[in-house]
Amino acid sequence: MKPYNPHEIEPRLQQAWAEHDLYKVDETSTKPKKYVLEMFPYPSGDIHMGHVSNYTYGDVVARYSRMQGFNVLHPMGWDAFGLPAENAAIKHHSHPAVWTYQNIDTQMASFKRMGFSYDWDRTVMTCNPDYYRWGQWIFLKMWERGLVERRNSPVNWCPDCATVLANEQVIEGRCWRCNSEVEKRDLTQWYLKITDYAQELLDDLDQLKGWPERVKQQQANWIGRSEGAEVDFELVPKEGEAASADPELITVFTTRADTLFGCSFFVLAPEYEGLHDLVAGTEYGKPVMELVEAAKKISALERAQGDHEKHGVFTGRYVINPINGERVPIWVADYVIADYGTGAVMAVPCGDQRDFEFARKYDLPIIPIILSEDDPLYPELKDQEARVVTSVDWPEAYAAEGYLVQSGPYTGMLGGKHSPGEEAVVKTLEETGRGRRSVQFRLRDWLISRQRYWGNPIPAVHCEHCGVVPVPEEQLPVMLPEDIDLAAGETLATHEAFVNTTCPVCGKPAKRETDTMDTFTCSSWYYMRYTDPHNDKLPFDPAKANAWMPVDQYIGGIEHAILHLLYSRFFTKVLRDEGMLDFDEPFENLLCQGMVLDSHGEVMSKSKGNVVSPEEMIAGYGADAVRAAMLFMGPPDKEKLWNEDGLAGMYKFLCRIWRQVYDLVGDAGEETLYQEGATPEQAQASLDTLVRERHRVVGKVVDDFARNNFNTAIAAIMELSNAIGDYVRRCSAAERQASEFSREFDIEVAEVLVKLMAPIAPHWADELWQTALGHTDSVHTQAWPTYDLDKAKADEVELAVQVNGKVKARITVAADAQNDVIEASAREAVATDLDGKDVKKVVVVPGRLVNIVAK
RNA sequence: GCCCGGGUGGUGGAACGGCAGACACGUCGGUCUCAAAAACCGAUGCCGAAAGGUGUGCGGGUUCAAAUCCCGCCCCGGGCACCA
Repeated sequence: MKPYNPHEIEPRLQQAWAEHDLYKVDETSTKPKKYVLEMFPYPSGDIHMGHVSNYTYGDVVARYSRMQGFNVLHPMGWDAFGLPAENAAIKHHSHPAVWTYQNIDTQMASFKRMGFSYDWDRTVMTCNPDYYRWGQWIFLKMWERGLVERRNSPVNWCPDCATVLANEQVIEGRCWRCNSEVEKRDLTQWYLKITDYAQELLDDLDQLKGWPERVKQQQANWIGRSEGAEVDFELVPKEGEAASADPELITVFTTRADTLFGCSFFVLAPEYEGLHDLVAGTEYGKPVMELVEAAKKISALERAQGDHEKHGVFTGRYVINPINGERVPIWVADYVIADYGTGAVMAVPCGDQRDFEFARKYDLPIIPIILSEDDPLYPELKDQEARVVTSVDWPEAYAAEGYLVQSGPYTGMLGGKHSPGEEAVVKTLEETGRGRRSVQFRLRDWLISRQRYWGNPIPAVHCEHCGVVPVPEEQLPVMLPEDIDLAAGETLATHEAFVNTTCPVCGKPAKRETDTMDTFTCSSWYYMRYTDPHNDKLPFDPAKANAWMPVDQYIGGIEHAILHLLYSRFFTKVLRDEGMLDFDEPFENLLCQGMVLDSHGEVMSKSKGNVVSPEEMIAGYGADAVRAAMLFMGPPDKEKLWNEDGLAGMYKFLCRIWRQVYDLVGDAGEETLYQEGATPEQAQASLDTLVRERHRVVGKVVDDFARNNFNTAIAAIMELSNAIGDYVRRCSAAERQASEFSREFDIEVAEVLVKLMAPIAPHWADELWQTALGHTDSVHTQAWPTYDLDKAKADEVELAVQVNGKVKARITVAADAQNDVIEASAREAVATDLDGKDVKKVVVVPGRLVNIVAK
């Protein structure tokens, strides 16, 4: 027997696999396709345990799929643009590319050392001009389609990263990358109109049967669809000004048009456009503008922390409530968000907690117009159409469904979101032309411009005469200049050779756009590039993308539940509308792996000094043990607490089954596990068990792999190993080769064991396949073992016998015994427990138990 | 506040409504050894000497039978959040 030495076999086999192009995609294959993909890494340094777990899951799926007869695409690449590279360049007075490519080399070596089965000929690095030119190309297509916009608005600015951020990149008022507090700034920026796809992005979540519910829920939350109505309020002219024939309107969005009778004031956001004109020249101008200034100072962080006091001032102006003609005062308050709905709200303090709090603070009337039946006011107001109670003093607003009162013709109707009352009011508004159905989304357009160097340049030119114009397709890529000294404070904007160009429309001197695109644009389509990575005419050949896509199994971290996964869905839909793709969704099945934490459940970080190094683990036990230990730790979507004891245990298991394989093939030499002393009956029983386990376990592993339950698959293989252990211990080699204990069977079991382990411990398995089992090819090109569940069945089964639900005895019966036979046997077994009792009912569950109900 | 997950031995975790704790780690005992390690065997939810009792966050319910289904709570994790 050759001893198990991972440090010798792993590098040797990795080299052999590479030499034989074992994992290279065969484009001519007629096998069904399977696209297995893990989210590509950011080259931030060497790999960490999170990478090990993520890419191990993917590798198991890929290897298993190959053995199952699929033509597997399993590529790897790097999301290589981004700020950390720039920071490193500044620190080391070098270029971001140097740091990036060094890290890519390191990570690639680690991935190879883990034995991951990638087709390395398809590697994509997003900072390579061959790749990013197509990102620019897609941007131009979006521009043509009207999905690119430049506009001025308040944006999130990270002072430390010195760039703007997308909404999705602000976590509780802080930068997703550096955790700095985000500021609001008014800037002109580039946007992708993802909101054009809001409805489809929401609707198509239903198609994603293979996605975790929580991810779909998070996306639905983020998109935030809300159904309601727009209502037009007429602006009352300033005091002393004449009424116009065509009065100005201020429109609000509301989901509760049914509460219009309870509107006792009206609120504008401090950033409301036209606010200045409303108060200009009046005594209210000064306090209003003071509030506007104060509101600017409230940081996003403070807003995110919730529970702030509301501030507001009266504008001196009024609007007319379109449902009852009442004059309503207009206030400005910092609790109204400028960029949701219309930036104006009708305030109904009796039904909305925010309006309620504001009304209390500023002593505005709280008109009861919707009540629950058990409200003490209800009997009095039940039939009141006209207003008899002008204000109430409740402890809180009544936001639930209830009955409308003091609401003119709607009195008595049921009110609430999507209620008959709401529908009736909206119908009236529509008929009178004062309102209409409307849907609002929480989702904002995607701000993609970044004021950074290490990213994909936005292909646009600013011309004095022609305005902002796209760079023509044939001039792509707009290359990032390589001669830049970031440490000396140079930026794209100061790089004259880059900035100065000519206008592609009029040919006169013009300036290049100097912002780059958010790195998330690069990662929004890389999975399509893998299907055709060397194409120099298009981002990808639609035929190839349509053949490979959608990704059958996508694997990555939950932190991308919104960001990357939402953006990728958006890009896919745009490219479909562009005619390049014939599917709606890029990722058929999604596995979100849980974080790998230290043994105390803490996040691993350099500052805590608790980082576990994959390299050290491999150096200690080999890549196969690391892979298997990670898989065995628990379900992939749960958090994993890494502990080295589990790794040591897995190494022992690999050693044990290594010996078992040699024992089964009869080449164990002195190291045979046989122990004398078993009776012929025991030997026979262990053989019978092994025959059944061989089939049962293969079936179980197939089921478990189908559900990504790698931990229970390994547990099942351990059970097979336990059965092998009993067998080789009790039956001597001579016995096993005698007629009934056939050598063929021993070899079959050994081969089954090796194949089951092949996706999990690929080096271990391939070495045994070739050395112990004497094959000349690789186990990774073999077919997955077959199984027959009929052969997994025992002749006899043990059943539990319960009396009134409690186990009192056990009986052994023939597997195919009839229920009456089982019942008789069961009654006999618990005769003493039934003594003096009346049997009311007997439930026989074949193969499991018998429950006798007796009194 | 709203929306998702999740609470099972000392630990990681298993359980189509059908014997709770598979499979491991750990611990204890044994074999081997001068000894130790390794390897192998056995025990191991809790209480109890045993018989037996008890047990899946808490309280109810449905069922012959509930970790699993239903109702009401508690706790932990995540997402959204002044979104009208």
